[in-house]
Amino acid sequence: MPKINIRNFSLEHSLDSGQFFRCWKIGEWHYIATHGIVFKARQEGSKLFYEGANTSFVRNFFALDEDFDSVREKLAKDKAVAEAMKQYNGLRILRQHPWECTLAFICSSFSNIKRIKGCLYSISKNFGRKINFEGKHFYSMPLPGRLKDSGLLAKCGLGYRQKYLYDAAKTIRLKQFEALKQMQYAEAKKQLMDVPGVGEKVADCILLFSLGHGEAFPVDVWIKRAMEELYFRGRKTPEKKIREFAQRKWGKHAGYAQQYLYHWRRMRD
DNA sequence: ATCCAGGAATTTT
DNA sequence: AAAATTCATGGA
Repeated sequence: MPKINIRNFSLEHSLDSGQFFRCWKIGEWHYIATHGIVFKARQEGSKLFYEGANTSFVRNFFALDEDFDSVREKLAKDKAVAEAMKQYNGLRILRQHPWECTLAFICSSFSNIKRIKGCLYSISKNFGRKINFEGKHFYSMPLPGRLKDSGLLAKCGLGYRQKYLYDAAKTIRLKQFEALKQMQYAEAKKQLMDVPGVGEKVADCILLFSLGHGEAFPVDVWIKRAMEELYFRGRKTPEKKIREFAQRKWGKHAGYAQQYLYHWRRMRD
């Protein structure tokens, strides 16, 4: 059984913090569908067992090569984030596939995690490729070119997001994403927001979760709540102010602060 | 039943 | 430029 020695990593916290919607726990194992493949993983203390993908893929997807000490050093100066990091130690920002991530967060708009998972599974089942893994069946997410049957898309329970996704799939070119990784954050975000169904928040999710832009700070209802309580005396504050405050405070690790605070705030409701 | 959900696009002020 | 309104639908 292939194994990786790890530190500062939690499989559960990373998979169950609202950044990724395509994993299922079956028995001891987490089955994960991403980047067009399926693999499984299980953690025992400082050991991560896996099967179905090679070592470099697993290390990359879980960001095991990241300089996590520097993340912690930067974020632990803040009381609230330090507490969240302590409580959810090892939560990492995963490296998703840019198009899969875009699709997922277009579907996430004004929805909830349970429903998002359902929508994505439905899309994968209707449009994706069937993948058999250990006798279980999974489905890959369809590439943009395959999402052209609007009748079938209507059966996926997307509501008004259906049109966004349909139009996004029509306009997106996969090669664009590579350029977006190299670009400055602001320019990449601006270009992403030209995609139908991608506004500020979804753009920040894509930048953070799949394009390596650590300064992205997605502001949703939960992080807005948490930030207002912690840093704005409980006062209603515009998303833009919250985002810029966070990026001044945490710089290139703002995205990590966001993910810890998001998960921490959501868990205490 | 009523309310909310990891918002975006459009219209109005 | 900022604030208000509209947009479908599943789940609690």
